[in-house]
Amino acid sequence: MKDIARRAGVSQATVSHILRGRHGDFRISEGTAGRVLQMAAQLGYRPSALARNFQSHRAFSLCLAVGDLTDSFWSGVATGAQQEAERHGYTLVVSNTGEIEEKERHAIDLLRERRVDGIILCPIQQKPAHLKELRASGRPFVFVDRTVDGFDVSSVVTDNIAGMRMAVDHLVGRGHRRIGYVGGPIDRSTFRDRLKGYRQGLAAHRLHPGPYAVAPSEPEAARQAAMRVLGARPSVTAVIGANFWLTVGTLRAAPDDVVVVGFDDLVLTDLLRRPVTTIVQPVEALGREAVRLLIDDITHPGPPRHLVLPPKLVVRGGAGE
Amino acid sequence: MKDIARRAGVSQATVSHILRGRHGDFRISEGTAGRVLQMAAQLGYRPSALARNFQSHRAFSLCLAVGDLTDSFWSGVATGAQQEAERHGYTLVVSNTGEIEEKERHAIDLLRERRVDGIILCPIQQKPAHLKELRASGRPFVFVDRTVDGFDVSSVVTDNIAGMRMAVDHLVGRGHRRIGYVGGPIDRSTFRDRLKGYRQGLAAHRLHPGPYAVAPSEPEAARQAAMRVLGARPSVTAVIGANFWLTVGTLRAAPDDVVVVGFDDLVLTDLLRRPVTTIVQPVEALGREAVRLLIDDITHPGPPRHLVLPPKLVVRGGAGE
DNA sequence: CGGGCATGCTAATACGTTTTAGCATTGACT
DNA sequence: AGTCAATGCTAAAACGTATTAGCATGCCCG
Repeated sequence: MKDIARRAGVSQATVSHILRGRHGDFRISEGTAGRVLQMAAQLGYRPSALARNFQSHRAFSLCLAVGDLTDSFWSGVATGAQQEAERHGYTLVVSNTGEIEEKERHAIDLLRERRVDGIILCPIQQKPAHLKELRASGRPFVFVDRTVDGFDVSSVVTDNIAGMRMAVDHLVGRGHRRIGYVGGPIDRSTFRDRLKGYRQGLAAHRLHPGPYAVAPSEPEAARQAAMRVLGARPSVTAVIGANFWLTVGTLRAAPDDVVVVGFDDLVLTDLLRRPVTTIVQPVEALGREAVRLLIDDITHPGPPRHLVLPPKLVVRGGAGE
Repeated sequence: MKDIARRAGVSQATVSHILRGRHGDFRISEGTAGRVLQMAAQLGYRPSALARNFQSHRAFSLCLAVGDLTDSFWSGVATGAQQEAERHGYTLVVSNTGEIEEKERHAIDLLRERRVDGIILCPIQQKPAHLKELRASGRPFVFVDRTVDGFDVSSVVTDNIAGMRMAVDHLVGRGHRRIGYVGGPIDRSTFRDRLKGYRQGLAAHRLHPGPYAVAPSEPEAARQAAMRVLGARPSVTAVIGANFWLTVGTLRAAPDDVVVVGFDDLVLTDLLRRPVTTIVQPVEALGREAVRLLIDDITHPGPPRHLVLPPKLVVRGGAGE
């Protein structure tokens, strides 16, 4: 920038003004502006983002801290988030929490060191001590997918209750009366809501809840839980899995004559031994909206906002007889 | 830092030295060091990464620019890369190129603006004009998964030739003599090498190449290509798909009595209508090693290095009769 | 002809670190 | 007493940008 200034015969401040495109606000003649711009182009000038970040106290980057990027749910969220971040001139840093509190902390440290301007966090429940700290520090963050009780922070989640009701409605509409449920630990808001949706759905049809088992989100435990559900009498004609891995476990356990409906989409469904109807979450939109909320909070701090996005029922046959 | 200095009654330079842990190099008494450290803790001092980056001309972050994070191959690479980056105190920025040159350019701009210290790039072949520019700019980058002809840049790739030979060996060992191949466009080094491996494998067994078709890495085109291969006379008893989507297309086209072997792993193989043996790439290692190479190049510039990692054959039955 | 005002620009500072060169003090030794 | 080295620290510059306040100049108007 100094070079440009010297060669264009103006001050460095002027160059800055022109390059920032503010020669409207500041009184700078077209001639000078043109000269400077041309000089800049000629010298192949690239502004130093490092200096700019430093001076503006902003890193222009956001962190997405989620459990497992390998999971198609999170890679979808990441993709949406990345696109939206890029649209706004931000960079997206990914961080794997692996659902481990200590690593979540590490991600948060990024924010506190100012290496990122804000965090999109998929909170690991349990003890939100460091979340309190984080909020106290006044740095922006939003929740995605899950929320934390008693923590009024902006969030973007799927409408889990509605989604699960759709699943139940679908099955009931196909004649099922006895519907089992393989759920996840209810210390996660998602699983709480899905269970609620399941119950509400059944109640709306004046049906009793079917057998219900809980397992951590992991296929083998899920399979065992599904076995318990399937072993219950009177026996079920359909089982719902409350998330991807729970559905996988259920599929592994369920005989062909039991219909399985899953929360979270499966891939390559046409190659599966049987079709599986699923509730699919708007994964990329979750990422996109989380970024929007976060950037909004960074640039115009305000009260927390909560977005609830609708999922979709994708019928793949297999729920009918 | 000024605060600490004032309150501890020392200069700000001293504080810096102590905080950087260099009171070994510089002659600073234990007493002062302790006092400063304690002050820092007490004031909850957090160094500003922004200032540090600025001053050191480094962003301590790397960019991973790949085609599609949603693809399990790339999300695996990203996970490995993220972990390794974190281990070294770097942050990983993701960028989706979507296999579009213009977006690749955008990722490269990140580097040139110094928002990242280096790029891990999965190059989109065609015209490497901007790659030349990039190399000319002297900024570090490495290739992952693919290489570009005549471009001697550090790279980490899977041993595609060996992988494909393993696939052929496996099939031949199971008695197959007529093996078809659904490959990808050979303007990608990966597909070139895999085709080479396929041919070498057959030649090693004194077999003639079977029918061969090329399709872009996309399931419908792949299915059609597979149909052509399957329609050839004399007919094949096995077909190899040269990557994930090509395998998926092949699976969709192939009747049950034709064995399909895939390059790239499939998920949930136990739920598929039939077992599929695959060549699985060391995805996380690709990411990890790429990061290592890149950081190494950043900190100790040297001649390009090329890593070739071995894939694994995962037999899932289904290749036998 | 002087006061006021618009125009076009500049000087200087700040941002928070790291780093280089060097200063003051003390004690040991000749 | 004077020299030398070691010890423990500090002053100051540098990194590249954004910003704030203000300075010249010329013109209009009364």
